Amino acid sequence: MVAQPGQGDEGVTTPPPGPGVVPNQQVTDEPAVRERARAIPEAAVARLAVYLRVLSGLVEQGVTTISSEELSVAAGVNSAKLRKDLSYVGSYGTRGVGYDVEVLVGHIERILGLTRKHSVAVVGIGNLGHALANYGGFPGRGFPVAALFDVDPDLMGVPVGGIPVDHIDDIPRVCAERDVTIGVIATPPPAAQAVCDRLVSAGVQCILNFAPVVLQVPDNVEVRKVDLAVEMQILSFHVARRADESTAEQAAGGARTGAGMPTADNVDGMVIRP
Amino acid sequence: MVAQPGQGDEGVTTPPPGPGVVPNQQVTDEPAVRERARAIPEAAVARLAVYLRVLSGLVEQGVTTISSEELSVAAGVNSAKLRKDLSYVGSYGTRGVGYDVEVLVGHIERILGLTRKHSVAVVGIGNLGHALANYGGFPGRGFPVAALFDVDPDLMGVPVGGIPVDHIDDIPRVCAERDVTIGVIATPPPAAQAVCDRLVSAGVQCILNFAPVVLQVPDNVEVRKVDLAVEMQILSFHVARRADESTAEQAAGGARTGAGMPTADNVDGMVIRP
DNA sequence: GAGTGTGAACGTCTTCACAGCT
DNA sequence: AGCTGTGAAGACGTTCACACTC
Repeated sequence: MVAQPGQGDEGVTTPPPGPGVVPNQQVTDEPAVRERARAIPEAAVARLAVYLRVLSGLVEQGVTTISSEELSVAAGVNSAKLRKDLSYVGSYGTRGVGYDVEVLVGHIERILGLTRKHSVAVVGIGNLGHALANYGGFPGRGFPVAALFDVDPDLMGVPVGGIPVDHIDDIPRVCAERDVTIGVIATPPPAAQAVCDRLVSAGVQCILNFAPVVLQVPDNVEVRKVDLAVEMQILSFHVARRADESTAEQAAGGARTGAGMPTADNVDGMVIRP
Repeated sequence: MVAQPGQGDEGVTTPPPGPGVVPNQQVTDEPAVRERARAIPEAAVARLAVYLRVLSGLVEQGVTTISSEELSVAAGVNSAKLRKDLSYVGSYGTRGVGYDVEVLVGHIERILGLTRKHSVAVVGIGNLGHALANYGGFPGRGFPVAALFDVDPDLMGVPVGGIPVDHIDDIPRVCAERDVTIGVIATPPPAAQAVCDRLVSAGVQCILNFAPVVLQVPDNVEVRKVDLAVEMQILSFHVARRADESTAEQAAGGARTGAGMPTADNVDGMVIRP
């Protein structure tokens, strides 16, 4: 079990649907779309981003139309889920035909808020910070790295990926100047909360946290975390579970090795079952 | 809304519980623990890893006992969820008192399969690969980086973080020799699937994928993905949604600014609400 | 005929609330 | 008196299956 299909969720930070809600920001028009956005399940949002990537690839290949079945395979989900996800963004398919790739790209981008540019600030220019700074405007368009911060005096002013590093104390000023909307924390764990506090006080409302720390933030700030150790441990859990199952299987006399149940063999040879 | 509490899910790869899935299962020696592992929700596993990190910190601080309430705050979840999660690993608390920190650490480690050592191979020694290789045996103990691979001739044999880089073609041999159980893909997107195939044919059953590509793998391989662009886009979505809600709020006459709701101020000043 | 869009069934995860142990 | 462990209720997300459109 376990595999390629369900691309799955993603590290959320689902806040208790409780009271505290959004403040400021200005006018917009276009109600319909807006109402809709509220209702999209977090899990679906993560998948929409994946669909968008796949669709962008298709555009480059010159594909103009695609069915839910085809797209779902390319995105690693099942077609019912894909259609439901797309229905959250609106009904832009043509029955009997499929979806117009470019139109769909446009609508998903709008829903994901990619029509606006989101400047990113990376804090902590160590190995990971370097990697992030050099990621080149960030893959899926629209996320230019606009500021870098660290505490190391030797790094001040040094350009990394074209952007000079500033001191952490300048976070409020620089972030305001460059209109940073997303902060990425790639510092050592002990520094993470303090850095987070500064980003928040600079008005940054979205934070991507690579430090293995549970950040405390006000209700109006969205945090997502990426924790390598946690990912590893989840994989470890599956190794263990799988091992258990196969020993259980052996103990049970190896009965019923139904569809796709690997056994000890795949440890020392080609794993078949393509 | 959105905030510090719910530590949230994590990028799963939940396979459709559908048909093509596990059959067998049956007797085992050590039944209790084994049966139990099967039943733990994926989301709970991700949180257990977080609890473990927090608990490890407590051990170092010399804390010996902790209540569900305290631990839940430190882990950023609510206490009911924490207790339910811990109940999946077994009942090791003392009513009226709390949990013995060290005992709990031991049980969670066992459930997560951390009693076994998991050698990691990193493929793709670019910026990110370097960062991963230097991560130092990986944070939460037990995940030594044992092999590095790339295609760049200039990198062959060069040690990164103490491990010499090997050629991708040697993946099967080297992984077998060093008993690699987890493969990390940090290559450019076009190379990811080919690398994945080699890892799989080398017997690696767990893959952590940083390439923005949907990997095709056999049923017996577990894939987790970390996609920066997707994370960014999810944050972008929330920025957009938040903006919409606030405009909606204004349109509605700014009524009902319920409990703890900051307003326009936080764009140009300190955000309070600690 | 082909394929979307969706209500309704189903399953999973979360939250509640309290019984039961120390 | 305090806090865990858990059944039962509820929210959420996924899958099914089919009416409807092109």
